[in-house]
Amino acid sequence: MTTGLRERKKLRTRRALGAAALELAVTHGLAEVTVEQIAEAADVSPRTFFNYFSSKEEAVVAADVERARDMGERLAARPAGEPVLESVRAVMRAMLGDAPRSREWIAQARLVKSEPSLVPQQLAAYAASERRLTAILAERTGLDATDLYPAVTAAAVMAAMRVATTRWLESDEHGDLAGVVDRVIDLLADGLRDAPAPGP
Amino acid sequence: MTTGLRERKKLRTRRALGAAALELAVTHGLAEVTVEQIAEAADVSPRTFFNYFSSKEEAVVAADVERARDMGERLAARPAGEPVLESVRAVMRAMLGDAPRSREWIAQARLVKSEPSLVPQQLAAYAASERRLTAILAERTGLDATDLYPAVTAAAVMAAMRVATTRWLESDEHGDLAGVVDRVIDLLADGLRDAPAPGP
DNA sequence: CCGCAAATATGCAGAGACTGCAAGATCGGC
DNA sequence: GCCGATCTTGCAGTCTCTGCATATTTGCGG
Repeated sequence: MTTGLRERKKLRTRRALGAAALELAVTHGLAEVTVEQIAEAADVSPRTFFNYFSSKEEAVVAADVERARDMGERLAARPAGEPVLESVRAVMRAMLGDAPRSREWIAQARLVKSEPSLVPQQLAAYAASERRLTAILAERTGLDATDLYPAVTAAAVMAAMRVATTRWLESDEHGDLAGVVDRVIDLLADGLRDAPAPGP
Repeated sequence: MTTGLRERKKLRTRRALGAAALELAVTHGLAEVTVEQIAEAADVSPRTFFNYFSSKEEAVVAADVERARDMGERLAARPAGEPVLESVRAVMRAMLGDAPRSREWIAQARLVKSEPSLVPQQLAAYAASERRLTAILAERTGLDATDLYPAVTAAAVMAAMRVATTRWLESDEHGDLAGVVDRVIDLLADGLRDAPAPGP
């Protein structure tokens, strides 16, 4: 089932637009970039841009949606018996290991941090990941899609990942992100039991 | 420290704009409502609208930000020794008890469900709640503001609340929301342990 | 190969969103 | 009552975003 030429071309266009939007925004600042410029950089008409994205902001965070898909596929590939939080741990470790992708991802995260108008779109992209994760967890556990367990788990996990990456960026990217991810997963697994003893 | 006339007036204007935006969007559909109409309904100039909100969408979900403040105050008022998740449980119960506010809140939630462009803004509003909650938890537990525990707890709790309300709305508002909230909190407290047995 | 039907891309026109700026109107304290 | 600070407003102008009609491309059966 090789996807037809049509679909591949569409995907390429979407990626080109997203990449162009991100790069232009990083170098010139989001406000200085117009849709026209993004379209030109991706070699399509401005009108076509809006066939793919409904705003500049959405295009800039398009890569997050792809990461969501990636994460979903990796999770689905984990052994069925593995505890959910451990699967997540393993998947995150693997994804963070992909250095080139990580670089682009960090650039985007920094941009979002400096451009408040991107925050809502970024969160919407995370929500897409969450829906995907919910579906996978429901299938994995054999629970009904309307059960609360898969939904709450997916939401909590995505929220924790978001916190991990945010904190890591805020701390000047000290230490390794994988370690932070480990710690937030531990917190979830411990049931958010009351405060650990204040540090030294 | 009675807040000055100036501040009170600003707050009234903000609320008037938010309420007008919500009501107009509910009755006519978001796309059919212009900023000019919202401004007129709130008795200010269109230009002034943009001094308060940066888009229609933001105005429509403005009430969420107020709810965030409310939730924050209620949480801060809980006894210091109470386990965090129990405080959240109690606060949610109390907030849901306020029927008139709940009505408006449900109307807004339904609108968001039917207008996808509101989702990002809604999530951003939740993020504001989350920041507030993080600060309160940090103070309560005496942990440093950069510690992961308050941030992860706040994020997980807000995510769970979001799931609870979404599911409740999707299930035709059967049963009581308070019960759903109880169940999602239980899931968090149990550390998202692997799947409960599939239902009957 | 050809030609048709569906899917995409593009151009165009227009309503509206949003912003910077400068001029008025109000508030709060002295 | 006066002054500085703050808010509101109008205006001009750019850019976003959409609907619609038209051209172009792709996938497929003949």
